Amino acid sequence: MSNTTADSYSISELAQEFGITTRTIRFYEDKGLLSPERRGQTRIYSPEDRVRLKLILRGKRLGFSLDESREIIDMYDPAKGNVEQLNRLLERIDTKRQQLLQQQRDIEKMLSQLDDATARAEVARIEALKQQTT
Amino acid sequence: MSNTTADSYSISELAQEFGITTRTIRFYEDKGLLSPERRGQTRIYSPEDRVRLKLILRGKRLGFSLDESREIIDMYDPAKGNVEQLNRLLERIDTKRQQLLQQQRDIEKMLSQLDDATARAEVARIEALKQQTT
DNA sequence: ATTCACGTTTACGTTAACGTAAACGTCAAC
DNA sequence: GTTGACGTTTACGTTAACGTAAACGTGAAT
Repeated sequence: MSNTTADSYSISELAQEFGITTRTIRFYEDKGLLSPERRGQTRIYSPEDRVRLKLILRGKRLGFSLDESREIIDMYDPAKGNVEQLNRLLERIDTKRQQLLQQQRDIEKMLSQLDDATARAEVARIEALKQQTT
Repeated sequence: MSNTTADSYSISELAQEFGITTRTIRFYEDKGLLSPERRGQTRIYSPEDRVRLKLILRGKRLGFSLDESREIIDMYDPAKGNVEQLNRLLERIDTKRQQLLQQQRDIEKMLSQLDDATARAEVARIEALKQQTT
């Protein structure tokens, strides 16, 4: 199972790779975000499962809920298409895009705010160094 | 209180402006993120309070916890400075910066993923249009 | 045969971030 | 003087996202 060109993974392999617990992975399955195959009782994860997990964790880093991540993941596969559904899908994709663009703006502002904070702290540090009794 | 160049705000003014409830604003105060003045029982919010609230909500959009937002806000004012503290502050600022840069990368990937999804959905939509019985 | 390492299910516990409701004060308006 | 609109405090409820623990199965190794 510790194959280099592995095309399947155990639950603990994935847990270790992504720095999460097996409990978390099973929880995601409960919530319908993953559905690995079974060999007997044991779960076997495909590369696709791994990708889905990766997307979930990326969503987490962006503050998305599991439902939101599920939505985003499902957007990628418009298999079952009637026109109305696809129109709604395109709508939802665009909504997510707007949200991400908003986040980009927020990050820009925070980063320049942190630059300000750095400058201030450095100035204060110089002052503190001058005052040192040592 | 509905002054154009207002330098103070009521709780409901802020709630409406930012699309949150007064309950939420009081909650932030409980958590030590805001400390408005009082006129008798009533809370009065300064422009600085308003900015702090803005920063909190920006943090929320980025998936930050209230504690994280508080930290970021506090970083901006290195009033009390001994050298050691300021060094640690600079460390923490840098950590946050790394986190934000990671988020930028995550957003980039998600955006291009959404572009893919859009393309796929549009293709599927064309197919569905061809098949229409109408 | 038993000891591990790893897996399983089931279930109760926990934390954050509010929602919701009750019960009350206050001040301008009718 | 009572009715709103707006404010307050206090407190219990709720949801998401897991943590933690118990109790057990299973296959390879000693």
